[in-house]
Amino acid sequence: MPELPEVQTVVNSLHPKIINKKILSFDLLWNKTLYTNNLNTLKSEISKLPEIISINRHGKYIIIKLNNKFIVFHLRMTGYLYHSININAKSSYIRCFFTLSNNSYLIYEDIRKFGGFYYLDNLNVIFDKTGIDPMDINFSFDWISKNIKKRKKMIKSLLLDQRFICGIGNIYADEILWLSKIHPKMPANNINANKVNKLYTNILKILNNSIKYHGTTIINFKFDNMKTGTYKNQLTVYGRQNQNCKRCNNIIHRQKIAGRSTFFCKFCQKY
DNA sequence: ACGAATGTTGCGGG
DNA sequence: ACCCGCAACATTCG
Repeated sequence: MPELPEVQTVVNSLHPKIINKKILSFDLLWNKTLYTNNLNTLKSEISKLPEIISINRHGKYIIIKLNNKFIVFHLRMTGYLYHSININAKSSYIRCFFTLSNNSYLIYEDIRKFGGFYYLDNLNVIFDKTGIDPMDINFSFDWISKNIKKRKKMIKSLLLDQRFICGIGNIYADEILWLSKIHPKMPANNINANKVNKLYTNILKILNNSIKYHGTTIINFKFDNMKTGTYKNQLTVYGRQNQNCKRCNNIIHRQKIAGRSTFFCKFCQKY
């Protein structure tokens, strides 16, 4: 579910609500939600009432900076991070929550329990396992052009590889490849300069456009107070198997590629 | 009714 | 380097 546009949407919605707030306490309801094994440290440091200095995103990671620590959330498939002035007792999937100044809460829900957060001194472990973020100033046609040549794997798999570019997931990979007219199984180093240029442009175009629509909600993605993203209505290939290609009218195929459901047009996305 | 599939990541094995 | 299958877990789909 949450890929770069969805994570950016969550960050944008949280920023005005939690910035400069102090954390008063922390409650952990599902143990594995704390990825780092340092609950005691976290509890004792939070007793000193740290302030939330900033909230940002890197790839699909939400980075909340405290005075001298970082809380780094990853929503995985079904994570839902939001701010509220009360805890709804009917919410069955709350995995942890931070009580903030003003008696409000930063709440983390997660149906499938895959998501969670790291409590860190620095961001090394995060940056070690992520490549460049598409919104980074250094992400350019030159960067992708230079680096894509070194990679032989199929482009779909490369786009999903967070150590290469971070933030793209299964939905946007398919959307980007369709718009760029690139076959998902095309070896990355076989893509010609013209197509690489399209790929570069379309990564930014699609991700930025989706952010404008607050991301894609197919089933679970939510932000703020139960709000959903509406980019689903803009999807051109993802989920459209057996329907007509919006460009050439041929049938959209669905096939498992790189271990993931992949949607593409065999006619206008050629090898 | 029950196995398969779901938008993520990390690991182990070939 | 690359590819695959599986695991983490809950719910829905066919």
